[in-house]
Amino acid sequence: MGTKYQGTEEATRALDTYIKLMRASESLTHRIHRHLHDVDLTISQFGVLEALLHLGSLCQSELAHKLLRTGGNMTLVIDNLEKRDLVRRERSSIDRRFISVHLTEAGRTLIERIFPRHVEAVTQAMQRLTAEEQETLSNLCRKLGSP
Amino acid sequence: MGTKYQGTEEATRALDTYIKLMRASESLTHRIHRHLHDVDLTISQFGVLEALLHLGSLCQSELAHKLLRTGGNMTLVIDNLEKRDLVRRERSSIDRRFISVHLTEAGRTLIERIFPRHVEAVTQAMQRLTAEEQETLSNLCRKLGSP
DNA sequence: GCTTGACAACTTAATATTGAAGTATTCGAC
DNA sequence: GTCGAATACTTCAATATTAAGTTGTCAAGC
Repeated sequence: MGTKYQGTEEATRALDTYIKLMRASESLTHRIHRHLHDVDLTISQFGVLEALLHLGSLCQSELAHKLLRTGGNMTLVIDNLEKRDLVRRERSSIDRRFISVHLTEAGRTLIERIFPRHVEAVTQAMQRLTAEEQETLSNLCRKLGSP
Repeated sequence: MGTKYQGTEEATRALDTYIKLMRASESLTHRIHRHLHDVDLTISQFGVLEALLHLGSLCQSELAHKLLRTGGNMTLVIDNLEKRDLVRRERSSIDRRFISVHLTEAGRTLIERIFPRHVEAVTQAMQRLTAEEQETLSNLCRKLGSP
C-alpha cells in the first residue's frame, strides 16, 4: 500500500501509519460484523443494543457520546430499533428534556444471544496478534485516540 | 473505557484492543478531515480525488477496491464530484464495460491545493507517537488488516 | 454465429450520518 | 417571577453506504 506522496520522512511515515490504521479498522469492522446479517441488525443498531446491555439504560445523548455519533443520528437508529420492539423510550419525569432508552425483553434476548458471536469474532480476528502485541496496540491507540 | 464483559482473559483483551483501535481511527478521522469543511468536500470525495491524484485515472471498480467501498457507492460519490466538475467519466473504447474516472483541471487544482493540509493534519496527529512507535503501530495494523 | 457465464456499471430501497434549524424544557441571573 | 442561556431531542436536506437486482459488454465454448 503506502502513498505515492514525496515529502519529508516524518510526513511519509505519518501518512503511511495513518493509512494502515484506517485499513485495519475498516477491514476488521467488516469481518467482525458479518454475522449481524443473520439477525438483520446494522452495526449502529448493534452498538446501541450492546451499550444498553453492558451499561444499562442510557439517554440518547449519552448513547451518542459513547458511540461517537450525533444526536440526530441516535434519533433515527433508536427509531428503527423501537419499530422492531427491541428498545423502549421513556421520558424522564425528573427532567423532561431527557429520554432514557431501555432494552425490551425481546431486545435483551436478542443481544444476549448474539453478543457471544461478537466476542468470538473479535477474539478470532485478534488472534493474529500475540497477547503482548495486543497490549502494545492498545496503548498506542489510546495515545492516538485520546481527546 | 473498556467493556463490562466478563469472559476469558483472551476475549477480554481482544475486545479491549478492538475498541481502542476503533476509537483511535474514528477519533483521528474526525480530527484529520476537519479542514475539508472549508472546501465543502466529504471524506469520500476527498478519498476519490486523492486516489486519482496519486494513482492516476482509475475505473470505478478500482476506486471502490482502493477505498474499501461498494460499486454502488462509487457511482454516487463520482456523480456528486462530476456535478461540481471536479472529475470526468470516460467510457473505455477498448472494453466498453469500464468507465475511467479522470481529474478535471478544477479537480486537480483543488486536490493539489488541499492535499498539503491533509499531510499537515496527519503529521500533527501522529506526533503523539515517536517514529518507532509509528513503525510498530504500522506493523501491527498491517498484520490485522491484511486479508 | 449463438449461448452462457462473468463482470462492470447503474438503479433502487433502506438505513446511516452529519449539520443546521427548530421545539421543548430546565436553570440561573436579575 | 421573568428572561436568556444551555440542554435534549426532533426534523430536514444532503450525502453516504450497502445489498440486491438490472443492463450492457465481453469472452469462451459449442
